Amino acid sequence: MHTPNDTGFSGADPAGQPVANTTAAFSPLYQQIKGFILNSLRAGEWKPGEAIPSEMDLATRFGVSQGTVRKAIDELASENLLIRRQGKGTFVATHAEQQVQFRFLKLVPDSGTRGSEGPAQRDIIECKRSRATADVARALALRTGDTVLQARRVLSFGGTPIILEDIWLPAAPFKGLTAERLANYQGPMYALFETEFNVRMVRAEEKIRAIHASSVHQELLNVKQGEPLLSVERIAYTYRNEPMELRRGSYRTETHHYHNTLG
Amino acid sequence: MHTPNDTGFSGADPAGQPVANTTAAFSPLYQQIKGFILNSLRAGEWKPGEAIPSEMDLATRFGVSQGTVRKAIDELASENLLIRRQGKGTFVATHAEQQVQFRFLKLVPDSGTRGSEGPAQRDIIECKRSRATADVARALALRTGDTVLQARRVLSFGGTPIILEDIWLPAAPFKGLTAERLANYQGPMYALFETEFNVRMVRAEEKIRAIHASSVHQELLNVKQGEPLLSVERIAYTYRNEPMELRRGSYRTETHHYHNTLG
DNA sequence: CAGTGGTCTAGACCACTGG
DNA sequence: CAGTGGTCTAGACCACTGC
Repeated sequence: MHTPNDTGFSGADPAGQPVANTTAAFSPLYQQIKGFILNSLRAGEWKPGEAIPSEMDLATRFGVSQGTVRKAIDELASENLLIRRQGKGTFVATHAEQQVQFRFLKLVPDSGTRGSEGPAQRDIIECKRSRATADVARALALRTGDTVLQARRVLSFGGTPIILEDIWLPAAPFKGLTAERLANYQGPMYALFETEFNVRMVRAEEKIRAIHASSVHQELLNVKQGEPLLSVERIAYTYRNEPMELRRGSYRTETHHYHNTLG
Repeated sequence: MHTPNDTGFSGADPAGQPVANTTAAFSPLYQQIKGFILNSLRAGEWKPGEAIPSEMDLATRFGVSQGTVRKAIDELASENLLIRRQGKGTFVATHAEQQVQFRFLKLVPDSGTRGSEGPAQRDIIECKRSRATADVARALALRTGDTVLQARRVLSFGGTPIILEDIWLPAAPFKGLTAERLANYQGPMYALFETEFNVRMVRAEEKIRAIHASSVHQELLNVKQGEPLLSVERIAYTYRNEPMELRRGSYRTETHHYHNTLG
C-alpha cells in the first residue's frame, strides 16, 4: 500500500507488501482501501454525520492515486454507508436525515405521496427487560435465556393506529435504554440508537406474511379479530453484519400498502 | 462528442457540439454516452443475450476515452440492463438466465434455500382477450375498453398450489399470444416476452396487502375462505418506462414468505 | 496469442461550497 | 479564493476467455 509499484500494479496483502499473485486470491487495491475505510467506520473513528478525510488526503495516506480511493468510496456510498456532497466532502451516513427516514419503512398511504399526513404518531405501549426465547435468541445470535430489551409500540397515521411493533434488542449494547428515552425521543428510533448507543443499522432483512388479527391486534389496532394483517418480521444488521434488532410488525393494509421496487 | 476538447472538458449537447455551460444544465459526457447506449437498447439494435461492442470500440466511435465509456456502461450494468463478463465482453441482460430467475419472484420457502424443490409447476387456467376496466387501463396507461390479454395461472411448489396470478397485458405488443404458447413455454414468462415479442421487463413496482381468501382462492389454491393471503399487485416496466404488465397475485404464506432486503 | 473487461496512475480541468 | 468532490484523458499493465 505504501510502496506501490511503478510498473503498473499487482496484488498486495493487507499489510501493504506487494506480493506475487500466485495462489492467493487476487484483490484489487481499491478493495483493500475500502476495507481500511470500513474498519475505521466500524471502529467509530468517524462518527455518523461527520466528514471523513478528503479523497486526496486518503490517497496520500494510503500511497495510492485519488482515483483508487475514489472507487473505494464509490462502493461504500452505493451501500449507503457514506454520502458524497460535492464541494463539501464525504460524510458518514446517518439515520438522522430526512432522506433516509423511509428507507426502512415501506408502508405507504394508498393513493398519494408519503408524508402527506406528516410523521407518524408513536406510542410506546411497554418497554421491559426479559429473557430471550429460542427463536428470539436465534434471530439475534444470542443464547436462549440471555437478557433482552423488549418494546412494544403503536404507530398511527392521521390518528388511526396502523402498525403494531414488537421490538427485541440485545441488552448489552443498549444498556440504559428506558421506555422514557424511547417515548421522549423525537426522530427515528435508529437515529437514537446511533447517537446514544453507537449502534448503526445499515441493512435489514424482512419476511412478510399474511396473518389473522388476534385479540391483541383487536385491542391495540382497533381491528376485528380474524381480519387479515400483514406480518413483517425484520432483522436489522450493523456495520459488522451483526444482527442487532428483531422487529415483528403487524400492519393494517386497508388504507396503506407495503411498497417494493424490483430492479 | 466527436470533437472533444483537448483542454479538459466542458458541456456538450446531444448533437455533439461542445457548448459553453451557461444556462443549460450541466450533463457529463458519460451520461450522454449512456443515453446513446440506452437508445440503442431501446431500438433493439443489440438483442438480449448478445454482446455489445467493446469499450474501446465504443470509445473511438464516440470520440471519447475508454474510461468515459466505462463509466456509462458501469451505470447500465448496475441497473441490470447490461452484464459484464471479463475476458468475453459486455452483454445485453436477459431473463433467460438462472441468475435473474428470482429477481422478480420474492416468495421463498420458509426455512431453506430456494429452488430446493426445483422450479415451480405452472398451470395456465385461462387466457383470453377482454376489455380493460378503468383500473386496469390506468395501470397500463391505456384507455378504458382497450383490448387486453388476460391470463390466470397457478404456481405450485412441491405439488402444493401456492400462488394464483391474474395477468393483464396490452393486446397490441403481444399480438399472437395464446394459452398454448404460454402453457408450452419452458422458462420464465418474461423470457418468452423477450424472445417472442421483443418486450423486455426491466423494473417493477409491487404493492402488498393482506386479504381474505375468496371462493376463487378456495377453489384454485385449496384454501379455506377467509384465510389470510398476501395480495401482490405488480406493474412491470420496459426500457422506455412504459407499463407493460399488470399482475395481481395471491400468495399462501403458511410455508413460504415474501422476502425483502432493505439497504 | 489476441481481444476483452478490470485496475491503476498522473495530471488536468470543471462544478460546487463556504469563508 | 481555497478546498472539496466530479469528470475526463492517455497510457500502462493485469486477469480472464477462447481460438
